[in-house]
This record gives sequence, C-alpha cells and structure tokens, in this order.
Amino acid sequence: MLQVSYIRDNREQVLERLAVKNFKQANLVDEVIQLDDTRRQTQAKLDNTSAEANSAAKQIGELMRSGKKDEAEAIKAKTGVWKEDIKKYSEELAAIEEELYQKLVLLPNLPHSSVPKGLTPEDNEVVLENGAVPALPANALPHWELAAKYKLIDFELGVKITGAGFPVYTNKGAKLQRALINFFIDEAEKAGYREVSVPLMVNEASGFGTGQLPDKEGQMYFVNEDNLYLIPTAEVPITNLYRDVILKADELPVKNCGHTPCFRREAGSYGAHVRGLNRLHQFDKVEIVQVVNPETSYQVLEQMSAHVQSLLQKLGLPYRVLRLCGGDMGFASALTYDMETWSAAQQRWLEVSSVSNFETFQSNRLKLRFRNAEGKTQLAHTLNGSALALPRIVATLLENNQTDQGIKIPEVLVPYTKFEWID
RNA sequence: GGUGAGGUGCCUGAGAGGCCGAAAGGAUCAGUUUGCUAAACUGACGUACGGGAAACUGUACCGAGGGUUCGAAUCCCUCCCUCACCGCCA
Repeated sequence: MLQVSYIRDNREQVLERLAVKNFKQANLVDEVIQLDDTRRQTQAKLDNTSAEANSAAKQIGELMRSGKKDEAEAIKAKTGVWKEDIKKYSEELAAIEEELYQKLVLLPNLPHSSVPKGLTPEDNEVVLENGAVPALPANALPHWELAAKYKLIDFELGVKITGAGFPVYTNKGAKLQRALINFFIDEAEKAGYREVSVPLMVNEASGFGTGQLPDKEGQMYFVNEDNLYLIPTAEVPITNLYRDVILKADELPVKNCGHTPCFRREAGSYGAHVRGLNRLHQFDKVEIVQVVNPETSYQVLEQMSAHVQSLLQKLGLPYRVLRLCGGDMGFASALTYDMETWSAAQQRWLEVSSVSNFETFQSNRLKLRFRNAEGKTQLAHTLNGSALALPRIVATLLENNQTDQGIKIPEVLVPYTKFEWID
C-alpha cells in the first residue's frame, strides 16, 4: 500500500511511475489526494468539536465538585449540539477513510527507475545468462518420463489421494527433495540467514499484511471452519513475524530463511505448460526474507540475487536473470528479478526464483518500522526471494543431467543425497 | 469438546466513572559519580492523525465493535483472542 503523504508530495512522479506498470486507473491518484483533503478537513472539524466538548465536560466536573450545580446544568444543556456534531463528523470521517482506503489498495507499488517498460514476459530484460546448455541426445526424455522410468515421482498416485498437482515423491525422488531442502537451508545459513520454521496456515491479518489479501484471495486455499489460509509462500508467515513491530536501527538488517511447502490453487491454468512438475498445487520451497534500512535495500536486492545465482551455479544449472518489465511484475513489487533455468529436454526456460524489493509497500501495511538516526519511526523496506523452489529445479536437474547410465547428481548434493546416480 | 480466569505502554503490573495517556517497578537511552565493570543518583522514555517554520499544540487509542453518560481503561451488550484445568490425541 502506498503512503498517502508520498502521493501528495510526488503526484507527477507517481503518475509517471504508474504508467510504467501500465496502470490504467491513473485518475485514482487525484481521487486519493482529493479524499485526503476532505479527510483532513473533516478531522479538523471533529477535533475542534471534540476539544470543545472535552473542556466543557471537564468544567462540569469541576462545578459539580464545588457545588455549583446550576452552572453545571447550564453547560450541560449546550452539550447536545456538540454530541450530534461529533457523531456526524466521526461517521463522515470513517466513511471517507474507508473510501480512501478502498482506492488506495487499488494502487500497485511504484516500479523502480530501472524497471523496463513493457506489457508481457517478452518485454522482460535479460540481465545475464550463465552456464553451458548441455547437448542432450536425440532420445532425451522430459522429466515426467524420467520420473516414471526411475520411479521418482508418482503423479497418478497423487491424483488418487488428493488430485492433480499433488505429486507423490518416492524412493530417490523423495530423498532428492530432502537433499535439496537441506542444501538450500545450509547455503542460506552460510549467507547469514537465521532459520525459522513457521506455521503453514495464517490468519486473515497476515494474508493482508504481505498483500495476498485482498488481491489474490482466490489463489489461496482457505480453511472455512477456522478462517485460516494455507500459505502460498513462506514469505507470508516469515514477513508477518514483524507485523506491528518497531525495530531498533541496529537490529537491521533482519535476515530469515525457512523451508515450507507452498499451496496454490492456480485456478485456471491447465494444459501442456503445466505438465509434470511445471506447475503444482503443492510444492516445497526455501525462502529468504530480509527487513532492511531503506538506504541499503537495492544493494541487498543484488546480494539476494547473487545468492540465488550461486545456488544455481553450484548445482551446475544453466540459468538467466530477468529484470521484469512493468507489465509482468507483481502488484506489490518495486523491482523483481526472476531466475530461470534452461530445461534442455523441454527446450524452454523455467522460472525457479523470484527476488523482489517491496520497499515500503508491505511494511506500510504491516506497520513494520524502525527507529532511524533521528529517533523517529520510519517504515523499513522488505525483500524476499525463493532460494529456491524445488519442482522446476528437480525438473531441470533430471532432464539436463540424464545420461545413458542414469541421472548424475551434482557433486554439491551428493553429501545430502548420499548417492551419486539415479539409475 | 467441557469448566474457569483474563486481555492496560517494550515487559511486569496498579487503576473500579471526572484529578488517567494512564501509578509503581523493571528494561532502554542520556548525564553525574567511578581506575574498568558493577552499583548508586538525576533526567528522558508510547503510537497515529491534524495544526504550526519551530517551540509547541489539538484529537484518538487501555483486545475489536457498539451502547449508557455532560464525561468511560473503569458500567452494559456483541464479537475476537490468550491462559489454566479436565477430556481426547501426535
């Protein structure tokens, strides 16, 4: 959620930035400013009336105590008008604030100056490519066939016990999951992140804090009986640990990481592109989350991007880094890097990570602040990234590393898998 | 699921219609003292939204929302949450 004061002070820039995100309802900006004007006027009226009523009430108290009943009654007689006005103004104020809020939440975060203009994924900017694409034999198999051949994943069994998009990992497939999770967590800890293990369900306030609600309500599984949402990403619980918190300056940066399963309804996405592990309703992911001083957040974003890249390098996967264009980036993000690995058998790039700086967009909702050098409270910046999401990593690992002898496990993973080959 | 207790500031905790944005203690910060540390003493110390160049000042906030009253942390209603014990259970 953008800050009204910022919108007021930087109207032109806000409009210009929103255009980069292809935001259509630019009129909302002026409506917000207009409403905020009205809000201020109404609050002034309410405050002044309340002040009068308060001091009158105080007087009545004093007069009563000193026995001057008649004078007290005289003042009492006048309070009716104030009372009506206060009721009227506070109802007005509540209505204005509600309307202002409803418009404010429709405004997406402002993209950073480096965000390229554009509408579709084709407009994303390729920042860099790294790693050699393996030359696979003509009979190379896609991962879902490899998974069947080596009995790593049973998709049909998942359908039986739950439904499509809920695979059952078996044998070395299951062990590979565990190995990757531990590898990713260990690497994050080496990079200075504290490991947390968090609930997989969150309440409404948490869903709201990180911006999933109300925008993406339909993408989350909801437990009606208890009013809880299954998390679509560990970002939600981990970032919400700091909801309604005022940190000391020296507590920044806060660096947390955690593994969780992620649950996504992915309503409306079917077809060839979602085959196998490409798109699931439940998958495992290690997430890295930081809360930082605004002055350092873009530096930190680069560090997080470098961390994700180091994982891909260690796994020996060819990858590229995209700077998302205005049209393709998320509602809450100011700058997003996507990391994609090249799936040699499918002959396509698969998104395996997304690293974003949200600046104050989340912290404004979370009321996540820190005390700055002047001792004033200031909104912190939040960032997060996948490091990494498992399924597509597994897909490319299987596909890219297939040989006649079987599938070769990357060296860094062998201490975790305790086997070198899937055969 | 049953029964009971309770939600007050960073924490503990008092307050039971006006003198309460809220005692006291702890924590924290600054200063004095001190060879260092500790201790002691002094002072500061909630958040948000308005107004003001600033000093300062108005309003709101004692789980949330309503109500009673000239006046509510305090009384009434509804809801939410937490804790304890019992039952069930990994």
